[in-house]
Amino acid sequence: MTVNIQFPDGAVRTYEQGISPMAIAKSISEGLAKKVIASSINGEIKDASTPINADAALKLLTWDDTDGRSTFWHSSAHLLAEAVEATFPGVKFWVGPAIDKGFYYDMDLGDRKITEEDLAALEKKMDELAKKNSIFLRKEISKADAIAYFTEKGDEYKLDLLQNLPDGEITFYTQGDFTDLCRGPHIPHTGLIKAIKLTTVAGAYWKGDEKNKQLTRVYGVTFPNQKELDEHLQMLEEAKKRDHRKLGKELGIFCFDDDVGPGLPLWMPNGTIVIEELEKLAKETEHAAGYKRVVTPHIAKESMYLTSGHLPYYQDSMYPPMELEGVKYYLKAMNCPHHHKIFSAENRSYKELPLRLAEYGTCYRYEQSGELFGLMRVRCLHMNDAHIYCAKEDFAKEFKAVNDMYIKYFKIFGIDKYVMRLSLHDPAKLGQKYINEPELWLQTEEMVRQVLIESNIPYVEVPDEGAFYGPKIDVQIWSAIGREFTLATNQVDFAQGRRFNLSFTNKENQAETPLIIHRAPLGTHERFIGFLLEHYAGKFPTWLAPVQVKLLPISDKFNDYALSVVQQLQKVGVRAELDDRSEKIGKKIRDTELMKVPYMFVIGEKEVNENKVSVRRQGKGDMGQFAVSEIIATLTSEIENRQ
RNA sequence: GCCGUUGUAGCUCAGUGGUAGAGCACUUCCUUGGUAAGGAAGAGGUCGUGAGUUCAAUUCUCAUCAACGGCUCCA
Repeated sequence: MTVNIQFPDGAVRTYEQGISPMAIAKSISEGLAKKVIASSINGEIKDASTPINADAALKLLTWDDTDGRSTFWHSSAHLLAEAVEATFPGVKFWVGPAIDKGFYYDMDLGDRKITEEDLAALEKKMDELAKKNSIFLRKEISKADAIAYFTEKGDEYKLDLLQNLPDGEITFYTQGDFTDLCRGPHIPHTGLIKAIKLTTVAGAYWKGDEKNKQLTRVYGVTFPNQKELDEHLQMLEEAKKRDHRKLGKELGIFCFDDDVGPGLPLWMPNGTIVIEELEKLAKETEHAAGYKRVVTPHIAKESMYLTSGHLPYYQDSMYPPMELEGVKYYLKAMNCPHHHKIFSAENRSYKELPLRLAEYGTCYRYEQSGELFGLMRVRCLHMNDAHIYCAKEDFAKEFKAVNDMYIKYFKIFGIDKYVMRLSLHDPAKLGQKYINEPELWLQTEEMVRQVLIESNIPYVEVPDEGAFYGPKIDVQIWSAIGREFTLATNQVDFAQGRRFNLSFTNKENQAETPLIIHRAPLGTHERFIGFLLEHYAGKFPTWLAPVQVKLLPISDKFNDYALSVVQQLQKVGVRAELDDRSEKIGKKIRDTELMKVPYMFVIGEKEVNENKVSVRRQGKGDMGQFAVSEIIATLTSEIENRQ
């Protein structure tokens, strides 16, 4: 009996029935066989030793395939578990999956702790075990036998896993002295794991529920050779250099102070310039799109948040109330209720709609202490907020216009690595996490989906991520160190209009409740600037740069001329500064380069005599001499075009 | 909030049971130099905070605050 095997390039070859992908690899070349980690058989990832009994499409997976890597890392997690069990007998294991970059294993060590020193010892042990070239042995086992095995071992976590597995589909994998409940697949043998780094030890709640016991999680990453590990570590170092917390300090953008409080950033002069440029952009854009600006107080009475329905959902993340004369006031954690009150302050006609109220609103959210993260997660935030009140028939158009605004902004900033996430409700949580309006949920979710499809925007749908008042589109981005954040959000709200008794008079002279769109394309200043710092690696484009031009006289003799150029620049609104220190030009250039100032004008005798400046661009070097009027024209046009 | 790690000058970091150092930054002086670090001198810290052990604590112990790595949560 033979089987026909089709390869990814379309070629078909015939083999003996029962042949394994590894044997096929060997038939092609020994070199290939050495690199094979696993296989994809008809799209399913399987061990390279899996016998193939029928015609199939086969892909041999190596380190270069994403699936190959995750198999490699999953096997590495087993190797880690083997080392841990050898070091800490009696340890119980939960799960050990591959992740984006590496793997982890969750375990219960009882009263023992794993320290940083232990990690080094475990690395060594793993290395030792890997060198034994232990085969990953797959074994099908009955549920009863599996339960018996882990009952004897006393591992209640694996027994918990077993509960939900159907009999007949249960497999064990054994390498060396370690056996684990696992569906696989795995790499052929441990010897492929040549470079090991255990990165960190952390706590993680069992099943991700904070009410459960906290297990010990060890993170690690492995590679088929030392060189790739070194490169990986190098890359992590590079990522740290563009961490917005580091850049923010170096460039004088923001700081924190213990007396002010955690999560309460102080914006320094350079950061404030970036804030003001962003606000200018937002105001221009929103004005052109028919938005009206409003200003609202930072606090409000408890009654408003009861009306809005925020309090029961949100209380934990609001600062506790201030009580005066028997009335409780809360710092606002969102701007919507205030804006709704502006809507309802006057009788509204359909002729006024859509009404778009915009504000860079200051909000306070009492985020849990462990969640604070530089500018990305703070307790005082400035939101590029607006609420659009519209009739149902205008909704799609308005929602699309908002989306288009997002795209326009992202183009200005050159943001292209993001994912649009359509966040939906979970029917099981209606009435708890979500307003109990099943019909409206489905309707509005479909409207939003249609907008995305019609705009041809790639997106992913995620259930159970919606706001309590409606579905939303979140723009997801990743920080330099790989953490995921929502940069911007565009939300539908079919609940608050009714709660606030908002209404407008429609064409039929009847009161109608508007739909509300909550949108924040530039998110918050905090997160957006945190993101931009990393996105640009601190090298802001000229229009955003806190200092746009630095004048660098070669000697004190030219300070007067340089100052006159500074004044000319300032006159046309260019942010220019003079470096009049008695330092050599090399030193001045170095310092200015490090501050990532986009333009440097070097001024010496030649320039003074000819009314010129020598232009140097940050990171690019000397651009030659330009007449002052000429370079000013170039600069102002660049700034005007937000380049 | 939970688990773990860390906390010494503005920044980056050494160091010690007998009250502290380096480099950069800062101030002054010398230098006036053409595209990524010129030289010298000076100033700057109750070693995160509070308690305990000790003849003596920055160092050991405990508590607390903050930051960092995760978990949970979220714009």
